[in-house]
Amino acid sequence: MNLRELAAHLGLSQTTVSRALNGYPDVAEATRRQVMDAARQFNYRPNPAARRLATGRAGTVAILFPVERNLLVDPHFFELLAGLADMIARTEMELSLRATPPDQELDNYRRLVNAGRVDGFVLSSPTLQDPRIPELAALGAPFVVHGRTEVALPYAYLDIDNEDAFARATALLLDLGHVDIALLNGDPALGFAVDRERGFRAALAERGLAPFEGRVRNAPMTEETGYRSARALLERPERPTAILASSVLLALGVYRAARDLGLAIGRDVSVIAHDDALPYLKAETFDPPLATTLSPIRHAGYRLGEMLIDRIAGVDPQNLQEILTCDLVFRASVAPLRGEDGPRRGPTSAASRSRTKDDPRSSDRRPAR
Amino acid sequence: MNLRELAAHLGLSQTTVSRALNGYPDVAEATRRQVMDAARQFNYRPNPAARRLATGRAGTVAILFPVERNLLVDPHFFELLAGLADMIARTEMELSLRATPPDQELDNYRRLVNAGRVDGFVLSSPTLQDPRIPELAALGAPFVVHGRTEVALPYAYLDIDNEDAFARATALLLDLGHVDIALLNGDPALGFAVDRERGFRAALAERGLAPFEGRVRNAPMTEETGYRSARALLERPERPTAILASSVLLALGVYRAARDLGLAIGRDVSVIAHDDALPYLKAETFDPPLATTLSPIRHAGYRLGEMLIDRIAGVDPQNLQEILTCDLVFRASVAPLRGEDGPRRGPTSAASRSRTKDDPRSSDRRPAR
DNA sequence: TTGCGCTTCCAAAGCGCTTTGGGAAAGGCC
DNA sequence: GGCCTTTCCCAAAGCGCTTTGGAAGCGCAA
Repeated sequence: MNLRELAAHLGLSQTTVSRALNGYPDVAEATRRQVMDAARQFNYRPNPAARRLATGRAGTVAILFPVERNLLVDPHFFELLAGLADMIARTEMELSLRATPPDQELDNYRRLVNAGRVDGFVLSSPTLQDPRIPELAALGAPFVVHGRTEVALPYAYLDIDNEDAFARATALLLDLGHVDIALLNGDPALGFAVDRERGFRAALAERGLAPFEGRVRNAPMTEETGYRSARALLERPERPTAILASSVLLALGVYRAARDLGLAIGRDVSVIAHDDALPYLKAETFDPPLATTLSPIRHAGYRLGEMLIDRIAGVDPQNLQEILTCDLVFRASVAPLRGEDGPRRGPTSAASRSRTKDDPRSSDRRPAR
Repeated sequence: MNLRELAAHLGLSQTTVSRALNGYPDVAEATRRQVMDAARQFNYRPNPAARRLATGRAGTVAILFPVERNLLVDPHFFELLAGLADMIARTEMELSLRATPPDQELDNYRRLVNAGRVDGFVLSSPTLQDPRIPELAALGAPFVVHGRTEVALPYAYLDIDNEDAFARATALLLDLGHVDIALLNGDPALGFAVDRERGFRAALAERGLAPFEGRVRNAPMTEETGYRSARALLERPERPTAILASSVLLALGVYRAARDLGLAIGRDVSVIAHDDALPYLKAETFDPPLATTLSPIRHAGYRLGEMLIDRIAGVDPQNLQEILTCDLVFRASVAPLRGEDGPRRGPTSAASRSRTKDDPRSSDRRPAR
């Protein structure tokens, strides 16, 4: 069933049917209802190719990613994509996934925009001075960024409050008596790492403290680097008593290092990690359960989709800037600093651990400030 | 620059230019060359929407995935996608990523085909009696399957030789003196798990052996289940001396369990895992390095893209059925069964470990049969 | 010379939609 | 009643491509 047939069946012109369907004003309400009903009845769906050709709009949003292996070290990307795809599927739009050789990335953006093949983009993993932002802004193409940068242009973004999350996590550890806290962070070229370190330092500074020597480490966020960094930190006698990790995968490495060294997570070293809620690596199933700053990345993908649709519809980027607050989920990987008089369990760990099983997000939250 | 302008510039009709560009026969070679040159010079690219409208072909291949969280437990999916996107990007086609509510999955396939919005599909994670296969076959839509099923229809697929890989891995362990070998496998509703178990049992049977009681375990392939299964197996005195794991993530759990129990991987328990070459979880960086049956899943995605393009072009599905052989990469997580006379390192482990760092794929391969 | 078959090209008709530029009918105002 | 809006609808012109159905030109055989 196409528009012509539908119009013929209704005894109306294609124009009127088209306008009725697309919400134009100059159609009588009664007519519009008729048209809508008929469209539903015949399960009419406008041919997207025809629509594209006629409107010049592509009906497509795209996400480009470099084929280079290194940049795909990120298991978070797919979760973001899943949320985005979920949202886009609820619209008439399509989500196009495009691989690009890294050296042709900007070219590809340009080409896609100029050829009118894509209406908008999601930019993920932006660097602090991400060249894609000025490029797309100059092209006049709508886009939304997952994360913030230092680019001085108005652009739409969705980010989590990394600084606040890590400040709160740090403050919690300080409240529990920890002083020597380490930070295992990601590549500082990516904005979130900078923000997290800032939050970490700020919380320390608020109590007149600063990180001890060598306590801030930057590296790719893999299990392996988590292990190595933690091992390097923990095997010396003047070891930190708490570790903040930028990802659950890093924390996995920390757990392994601690076990190797005969240290008990919680009792001997407290750990808090940032949790993007990857479905195949759950902090609550760690042993002991891992305390986290939580912000499901899938939800971010979904929200980015909504924002991009708005952006394409013409909403000012200034009005499309959101910062999500992370939950701080307390679990047994965190305990008060042990006194000198021997092992002593933190008062909260046992209770929180059992509660965690049921609903980590509601019952286990605990404001740290 | 569009076709009309290009034709005008050349002093030819649109028809001729179009035919020249699309390789139709009734164009003089000299003319064709002229057209090609001009097209290159002006960087002419046909408008995909117009082409779609005119031809009825969508110029799009799609991959649908259920939004349900459970089915995205699979970090392999994105790697597959990356390879697929890489291949598709080299064509004029697009890759459309579509989320679908699980209960509307078949409907969505039907709708996309009938509306002519998609030219072909990649089916990933098929079940043994996957209903998508008869559905798409009935619709006459081209598709390729990642993996094999028990569906009795001719369809295009790419699979790895799971049975052979696990048979060879098992045989290697047997050659090294192991007898009590455990298999940590995935959900048996997915075909690869069945094949792997078959290979495992076949290799044992070849020596007149069978798995010991409780040695075959099926569960989702996460670190956590790897840990639990391994722990359950290893903490009893009559423990297996070797473990085959269906994924590197499972093996990570096995390593953790072994450490917890004071067992040394390699010396006390040998481990071989199947490795899909996820870039953020490298078997060669395990400690000790993890022996694997290797088959990069990204490459599978790439190849599936090529096959799908062929399938769309009309190649018979019977001629598009491929089974990739896995490499068996020997590393220090495997050692000969220790005799009763105390600890003794396997003769090969130290050497292979250092070699592994350089080129695990070439120098470390070792036929097991 | 005529007719036939090839090769090479072209005019024009869509593909299914949106959008421009009216136009007829109805209603409001003097 | 005449005129001007407003409301509601429509015919037709594209959007940029492919494809159908010739047609022109040429060589060659009859």
